Amino acid sequence: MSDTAARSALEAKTRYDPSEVEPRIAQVWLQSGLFHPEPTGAPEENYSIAIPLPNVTGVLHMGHALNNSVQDCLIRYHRLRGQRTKWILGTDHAGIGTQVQVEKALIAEGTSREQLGREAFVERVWRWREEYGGQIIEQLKRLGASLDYGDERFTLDEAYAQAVLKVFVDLYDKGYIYRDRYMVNWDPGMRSAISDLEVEDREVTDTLYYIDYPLATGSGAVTVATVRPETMLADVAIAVHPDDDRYRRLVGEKAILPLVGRKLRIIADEYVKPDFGTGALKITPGHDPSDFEIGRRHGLPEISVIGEDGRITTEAPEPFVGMTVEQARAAVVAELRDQGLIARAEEYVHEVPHSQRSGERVEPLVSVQWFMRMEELAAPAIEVVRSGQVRFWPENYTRVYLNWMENIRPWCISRQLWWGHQIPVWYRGEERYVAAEPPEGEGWERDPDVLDTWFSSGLFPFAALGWPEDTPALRAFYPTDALITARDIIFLWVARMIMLGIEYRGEVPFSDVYVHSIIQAPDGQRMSKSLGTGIDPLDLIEGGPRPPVFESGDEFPAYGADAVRWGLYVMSSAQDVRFSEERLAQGLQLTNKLWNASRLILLGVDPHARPAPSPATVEDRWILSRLERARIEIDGRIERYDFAHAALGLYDFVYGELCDWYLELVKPRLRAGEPELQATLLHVLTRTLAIAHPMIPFVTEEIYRYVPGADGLLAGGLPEAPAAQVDEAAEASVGRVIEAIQALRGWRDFAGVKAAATVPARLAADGYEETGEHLARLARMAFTSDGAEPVATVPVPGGAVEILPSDEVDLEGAERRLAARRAKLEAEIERAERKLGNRGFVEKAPPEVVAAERHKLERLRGELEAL
RNA sequence: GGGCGGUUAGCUCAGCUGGUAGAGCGCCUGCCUUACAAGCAGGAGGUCACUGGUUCGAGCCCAGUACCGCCCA
Repeated sequence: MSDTAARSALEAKTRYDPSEVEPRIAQVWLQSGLFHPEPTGAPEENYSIAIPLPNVTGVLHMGHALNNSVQDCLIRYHRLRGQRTKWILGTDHAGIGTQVQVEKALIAEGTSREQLGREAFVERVWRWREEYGGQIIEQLKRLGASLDYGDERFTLDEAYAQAVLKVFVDLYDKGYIYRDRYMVNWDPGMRSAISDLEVEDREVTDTLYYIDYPLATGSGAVTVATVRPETMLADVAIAVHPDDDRYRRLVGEKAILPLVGRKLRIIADEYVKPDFGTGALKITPGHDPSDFEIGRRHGLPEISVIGEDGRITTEAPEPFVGMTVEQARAAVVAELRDQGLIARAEEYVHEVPHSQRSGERVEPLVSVQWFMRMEELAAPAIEVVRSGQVRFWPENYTRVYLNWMENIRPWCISRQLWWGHQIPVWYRGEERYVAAEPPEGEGWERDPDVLDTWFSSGLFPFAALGWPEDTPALRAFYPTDALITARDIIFLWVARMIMLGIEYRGEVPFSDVYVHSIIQAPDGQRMSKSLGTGIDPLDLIEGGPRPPVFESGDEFPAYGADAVRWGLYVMSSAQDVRFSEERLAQGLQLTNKLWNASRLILLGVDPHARPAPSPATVEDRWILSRLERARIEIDGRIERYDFAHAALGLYDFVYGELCDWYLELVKPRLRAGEPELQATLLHVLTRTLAIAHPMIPFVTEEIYRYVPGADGLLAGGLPEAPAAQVDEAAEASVGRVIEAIQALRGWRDFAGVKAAATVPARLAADGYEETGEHLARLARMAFTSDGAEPVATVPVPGGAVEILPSDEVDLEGAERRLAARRAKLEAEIERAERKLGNRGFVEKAPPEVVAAERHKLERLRGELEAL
């Protein structure tokens, strides 16, 4: 843009407005091609991340916002350093979630999945995906996420599907995948099996019934306790603890199952807890996971009286057949009551497994499913973490991962859904055919089930790059560098990617796993849409309704993506953290501050000036030194996945060094038009922008447009600059004057000096040769060598400032301050003296510490003296 | 039952290998000082959950207690 246009734009905007800037900058980035790297170079020199696949039907929530802000920070950080970066984009078909949404829509239309039939239904879901599948990706663009949008995968794409089927067939051939009749978590709402990881326990109040089972001998009864009396219809045994004296004589006897009449063996098993209920446990291998295990140990039959439709099967006595579980429970209890077999009933609160998907109570059922044996795949995946080839950040997740992997169990991979990768197995009578392509010949029926979604997403880091083809992208970007996630999918996804990556690529899919915080609602609970405590990140970025969990106001202001990102980084320090709107406000203030500091600089320099470090004064050397320290600090934080401190470090530098001090120190020189200063200022500005850019990309990119001579985009990196170095002498000198200014300002306040007034004073301190003018100007002191008697003395590093008589000073107020200061000094001196008088301290503490203490004591005494 | 994390200012959170406690917001005082009033300057405010221990010295290390949260079985 032209110089004059730039000037007037800068002059006009005294307030940074993200909603005007961000969409415009986003467009510029997307059109630049910067996010779409050529697939060349080696993975070691390139930097890549595979996005945790968002669900195709999903919309952005706070977890996504943090997760993707972190990834974008890393990607931009490495891109700015000149690395070829690829952030691999994909969406997940999300079997259950998507199917549920479409089914809901169908029901609203008065039809259903069943009425449509499988083929039409699947077609319908594809149409749904066309319509809504891109929403989350558009939101990611708004967040500034620099994903490779030109190369997007969908886990049901033809090529991807081929990779999935290939892996299935291969694992089947290796004997890892098998079909078995086994107990699974049945979700009656979805009418599908779900994996252990999709089950969550919820507290439920049930009734614990004590039921008498008469002994076969005809005399006496065994009383069992159960919260699920309806499952007694499938009882096959009674178990007691082998050491339980109350029942020892009964082991081997038989009892009669009421309502059914079946004879039940009384067996002994260590699993039984003697102190729960009556110590006698009814065994129902068909409907309880523990009983299932016990049943297999003792070779008991597995009777199923509850079907996959949640109704009582014909295995049960006639009167109950066809009832729902609830009906059957009532009927069984009523019947037992009639027969006088309910000994008692009591309220019982316990944890019951529920489906995370449908929210319904999980029905443990024995059914035929596909399973995957995990031990062989887990072994190398454990080894790579033990050896440090894959590192978890923070590292305590290493133990969580290892503990789960070492106790890994078979994975139920089949789902009774229509939306997903249909299992590539065909049946004809007793024959079975397993291959990626259908068999020749007549009469084959394909297995109707689909694969668990995580089976396909587990391949993402390499399947997304074109595997099983040997593509350039695969050669350039696999393995990826880091995987960013919250802890809830370490098992579901991270572990499986590691296992499958090793199995199919012979290499770990990433070397670092960063596990970030979970952002909670302001009330400390998990954010929940249904409770109205969920926050839509877009409402924060662009302004929108403020949920009721916030006590004040009904609308969020438009914080902008930068502020949201910065706030989220700061919030991400602990493993769980409450959402804090104040941090977003702080982020917005930071962007505004940076904008205005830039205005000061950009409007103050000549259009022909160019960035270059050319320090002419001690404060120039100071800011270059502080800038270098900030760079080292912030870069290091990002590389150690410590985004909270990277963000705070940036804030501290911008406020505490650049704006509060450096810009104030150089303002007179800026007005004087000094060329070295202009070059240095532009240098400091552009380097600050580069340091900040990975965290707050929009405002930094926007400001960069106004930098004289700036070419291209900041997101693409800056030209090389001369090596910077830390300057201890300059830091000491400017540090001194800062301390002195603060001391004088504090004194002024107590002495009631008007803010605008200049106070006559004498500088009686060493070390201000280069900074005396700054001290005078910023503390509003007029230094003279006048011999008048001072009315007050303000200690500063290296001596004191003696305040000379004037009308500005309220001596009483000043004296109060002096007294307070004296008291404090005396207390501190006493403390230091006590410490140094302690033999133990002097003898045992490290000499530096003792010396420092002596030094301090001297300084304090000197200061007291000065007063 | 096993494991992990937390308890620091009114609120939300920092505090590196032990050396006299910090930020943002809120509060008080003063300033529209030609970058920024979404700003600037100054200030008040803390038995660091509790008990005991180690140490010259503990917010930090050790043991235990209480409460809160999460994960696994």
